[in-house]
Amino acid sequence: MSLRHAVLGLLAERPASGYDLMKRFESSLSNVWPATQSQVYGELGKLATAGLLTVAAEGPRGRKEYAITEEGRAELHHWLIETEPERFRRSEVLLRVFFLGSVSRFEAHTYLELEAARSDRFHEALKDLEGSVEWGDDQMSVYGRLALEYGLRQTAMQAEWARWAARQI
Amino acid sequence: MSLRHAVLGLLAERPASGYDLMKRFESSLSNVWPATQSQVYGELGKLATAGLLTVAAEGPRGRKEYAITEEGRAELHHWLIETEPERFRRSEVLLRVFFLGSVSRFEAHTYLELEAARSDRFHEALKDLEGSVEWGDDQMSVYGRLALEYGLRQTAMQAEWARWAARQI
DNA sequence: ATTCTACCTTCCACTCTTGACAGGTCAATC
DNA sequence: GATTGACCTGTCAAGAGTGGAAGGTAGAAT
Repeated sequence: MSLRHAVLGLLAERPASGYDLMKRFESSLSNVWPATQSQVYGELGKLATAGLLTVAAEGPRGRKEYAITEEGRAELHHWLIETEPERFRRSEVLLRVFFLGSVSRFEAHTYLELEAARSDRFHEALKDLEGSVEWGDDQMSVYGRLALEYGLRQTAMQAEWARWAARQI
Repeated sequence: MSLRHAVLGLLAERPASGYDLMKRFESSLSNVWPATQSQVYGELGKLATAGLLTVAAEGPRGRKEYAITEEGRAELHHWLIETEPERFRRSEVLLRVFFLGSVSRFEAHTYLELEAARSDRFHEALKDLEGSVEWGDDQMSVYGRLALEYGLRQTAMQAEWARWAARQI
């Protein structure tokens, strides 16, 4: 249900075509809410039909620029403020932990150490990202930075936990 | 693709019926990999057809007790040791952060404080769970505890982050 | 003897997600 | 003038997950 709101949220900043949105999904949102082309275009159609978006302009190459409507803004605001986010859901990493009893202790230990190393790598990748992005004063910069900090803390926590867990076995 | 392995993992410990599995999905796995009845029964059928499970016994009320086969164990081991877990999943909480720029600063601040409170509540709920479970020496106890500790660290981190983020605005 | 509760499976209709295929056009470069 | 590459939209099949309805049986309690 959240792809709908992701699209609304991106269009709330400024109008864009499906193609533009895809690029933003691939860059800033890829780690938070990935989406494919077919999903984005499909959702744009549905949202336009529902009146939460309109085709503001048509450009070359059949480009359709979508803009959010007042109704769309109201829906976005409602979702953001008046509904509770789904708490944390599926985690393949944790699922595996539950079944570590079905392999040898050595293998379990190795798995957790590997997991720690993977978390470290991801942590470094995020740090690199932080260094490479041009942070401005726009909406995406300010709040994107908060999200990035979350990622940094998350990966650090994961690495620590995995090392701790490996020691427990 | 992981529901398949969740079912295999549970059956690796001991044979069970679909009904039994559902209870274990509802209790221990609910926070890590939720599944509905229709999914579980469907997957059992597919896995049996594929030869990774067999119907070990039939009981009263049409009960079918499934047991994992050697082939199933091999697949579970392969998944656990030789494949990489999906790293980052979707996070509705973070998605919202990206769009906090479309509401007032006050609302954004309130949202983050609320998020901190929600994380605290979840943290406490996990602590209660930890206190109420009878921890034994079995597979699920040992490794379930590792997963629980992850949850505790995760919720603590979330609360800290949300308070920090609220201060940034 | 009846009723209740827990046990147990199957099916269906829907949405969300993935991955690919298919096509067309503008603008600049060689 | 031809090629290339970025731009741009659309559709389809299949899998994964959600939610609920439907239906039947064994055993325990009243």
